[in-house]
Amino acid sequence: MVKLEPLPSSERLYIRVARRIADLVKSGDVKPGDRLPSERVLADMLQVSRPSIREAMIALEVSGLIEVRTGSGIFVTRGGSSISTPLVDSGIGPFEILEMRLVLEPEICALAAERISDAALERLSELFQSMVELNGRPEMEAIDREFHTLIAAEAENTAMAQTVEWLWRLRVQSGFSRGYHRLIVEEGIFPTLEEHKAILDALMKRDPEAARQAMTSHLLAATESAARHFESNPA
Amino acid sequence: MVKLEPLPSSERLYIRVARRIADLVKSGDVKPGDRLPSERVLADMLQVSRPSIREAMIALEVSGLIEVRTGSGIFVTRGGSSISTPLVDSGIGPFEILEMRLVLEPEICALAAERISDAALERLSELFQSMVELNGRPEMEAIDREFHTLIAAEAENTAMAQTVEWLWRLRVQSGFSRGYHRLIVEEGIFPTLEEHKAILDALMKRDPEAARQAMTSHLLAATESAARHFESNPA
DNA sequence: GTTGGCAAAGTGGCCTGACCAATTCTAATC
DNA sequence: GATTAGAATTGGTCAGGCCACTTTGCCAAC
Repeated sequence: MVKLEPLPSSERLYIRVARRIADLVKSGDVKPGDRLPSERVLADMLQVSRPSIREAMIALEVSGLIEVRTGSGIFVTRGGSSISTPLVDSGIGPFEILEMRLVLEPEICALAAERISDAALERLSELFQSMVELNGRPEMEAIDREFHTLIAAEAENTAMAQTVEWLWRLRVQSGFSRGYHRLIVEEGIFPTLEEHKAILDALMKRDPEAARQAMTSHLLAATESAARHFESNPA
Repeated sequence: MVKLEPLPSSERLYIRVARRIADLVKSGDVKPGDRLPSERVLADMLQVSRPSIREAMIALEVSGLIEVRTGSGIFVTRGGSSISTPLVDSGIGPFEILEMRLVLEPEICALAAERISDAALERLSELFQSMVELNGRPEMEAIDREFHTLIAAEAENTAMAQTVEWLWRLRVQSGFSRGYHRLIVEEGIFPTLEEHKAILDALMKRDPEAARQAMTSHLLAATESAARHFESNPA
């Protein structure tokens, strides 16, 4: 029994189209933020029908590579493809996310301490300042997110960076965010600020061990805080 | 600046359809392996056109929730939705994958040591036996994969389990696998076997510390081995 | 000249209806 | 009962059309 592979020829059309478009992006012919030709033009160029183009675009959209703006056009996402934003509920809860972050982020932080750029350190300082000024208002979560994802990016490991971003998307989706602001109010802003300050300091000193330690403390505190929160606010 | 949210004005139709279908699966009305109604029937039921159904199906397919078989029907994937298989090349390389695994899997293994079921231990033993018998043939990579993903599943953290599966998909996709068999031949099968045996033993003793240690050793060895490989076979 | 509004052009969103190709089912045939 | 040829079903793709939203640019009013 020989088991031949089925000729690489025709995969489904939308996949071939999607790959062609993805290649355009990867090769740099179109850059993040650019607008792609209209669906009608693409259909004409690739000699396929518009529905096929649309299907390919939806596949790329779900993959996070492009963004479709009604009436305006199709644009290449800034930040490139990542782990796809869940179209369906992942069923992953806040504590699973925290447990995983507790494993991953301290190491990421340690790596980042060795690899981080001066520009990134600058940006982290700005973010920290914003945290101080916002002092617990809802916008703080976005700042928090950028703080952590930036550190992940500076670890110079794409797999890790994408995973951290994925975890934040899951968090937003999992309804954890709904209680975030309230949590901050209940617990007070200062512990959180101090924890972030410790992380920032360790990174500035480019001290991996201290960075790992600071991140661990931060996430442990977050876990405890979340535990208290969910105790008194059962989902 | 008040920042009003855009009115829950209807999302794009294919997304609403996809969500409805996804709910069917999540609620258990249709189970993994089941066939969905045909596109024409779905269109009729949901009162939308067939193209819209198709777009939704493509979104769900990319998300890994369903599988489309031409001429046969649309089936719910076994194993539920996971991090989707990248339609576009992620650009994540073998060493990034290994670096991340080195962070993640030892902890997963330690958690698994405390949480693993007897059935899973049984299965791991079988897998190890298969490894011994296959003795370096190409099929071994699939066994290796199941070995690691099963352990991840037993850590009882969905986020971690999905990430480990994602990393394996990336590995296959990144062309690392192409050199795998050759690597085994070059390095010999025995080191790999011994490493897996150590992991298995630690899990059976339900000893978290030993499990962590064994997994770390295994992945360090894999990293070194890969380094030698890529040295002599520049990509 | 600047500003304001309005219309036309361009774009994606969605639909109808049709034909093709692969698969599966059915029933006639041996 | 097993085989097989044809019919029915299913996804794959196309063509063309209409609608709603955005953008653009012209033109009038200031």
